[in-house]
Amino acid sequence: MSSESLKIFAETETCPARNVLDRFGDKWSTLVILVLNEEEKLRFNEIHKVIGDISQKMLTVTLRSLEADGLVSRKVYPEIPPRVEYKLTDLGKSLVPHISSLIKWADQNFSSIMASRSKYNQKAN
Amino acid sequence: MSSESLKIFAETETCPARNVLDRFGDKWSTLVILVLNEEEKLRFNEIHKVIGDISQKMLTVTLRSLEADGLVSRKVYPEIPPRVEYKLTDLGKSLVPHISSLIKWADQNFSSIMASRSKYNQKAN
DNA sequence: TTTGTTACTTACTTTTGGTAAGTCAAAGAT
DNA sequence: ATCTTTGACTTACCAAAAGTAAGTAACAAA
Repeated sequence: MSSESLKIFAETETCPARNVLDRFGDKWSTLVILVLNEEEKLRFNEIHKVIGDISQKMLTVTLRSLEADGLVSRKVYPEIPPRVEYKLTDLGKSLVPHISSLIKWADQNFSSIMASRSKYNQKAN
Repeated sequence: MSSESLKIFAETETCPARNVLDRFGDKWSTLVILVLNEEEKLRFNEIHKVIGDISQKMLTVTLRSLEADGLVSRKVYPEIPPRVEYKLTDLGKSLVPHISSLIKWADQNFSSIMASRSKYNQKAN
């Protein structure tokens, strides 16, 4: 095994790949980015409605971590009831094409994956 | 809000995007695919060594779900001690470029993200 | 007879995510 | 004057996913 190219994956903190895949490796970040990409800006409850099955709690922590990484910006209007608008930053927008290409692959290969999945599950029973 | 384009994200089972993102949304699948892509075939313990911080348990469940989806093939040699070889299928290989483009983005924007992240954490204290 | 080998399981703990209720402050309804 | 509504969250509690460490199988070598 030629280990030179492989060992780079071993250390999480210093490895950009591991770092970004860890963000993808949470349940909601990529989806929130895609949703934000559909509109110029969206309010908290609008995102919540679109995704449907995300909890308020997870939507807040996801938006917060995306904000921390500089992918999403958050603008609070000091009104009552409160109004908060979220939008992708330029950095966030620059990520979108890469996620989209993934989605495109998913669309193209969805039936193939599903077929394989149900075949595999049959064998298990 | 123009909801036509947005509502597609709402249903997990029928939405290819949701389906593939859910697979990405586990902690290890993408990383295992990248590792397998570096070599023609790899044995269980070889993958385990390369990734380093994955548990045996999670490596088995990750490989099983990738196998179920038809992204990875598993070949068992009936020997003792056992030998099992894993490799990407054609479908698995076809996914690699899309993950790679993500990794490339991560490499290019890593410092920017890290800077934003530490800035954000400072404000919190 | 004990040890080593490889690819796993299993039981148990910790972390992550989900659920439902509560908070805040003011405007509008009763 | 009190009661309800509104939007963006928190908080307390519960469930699911992932991590840890030990065990298993089957045989060959020491």
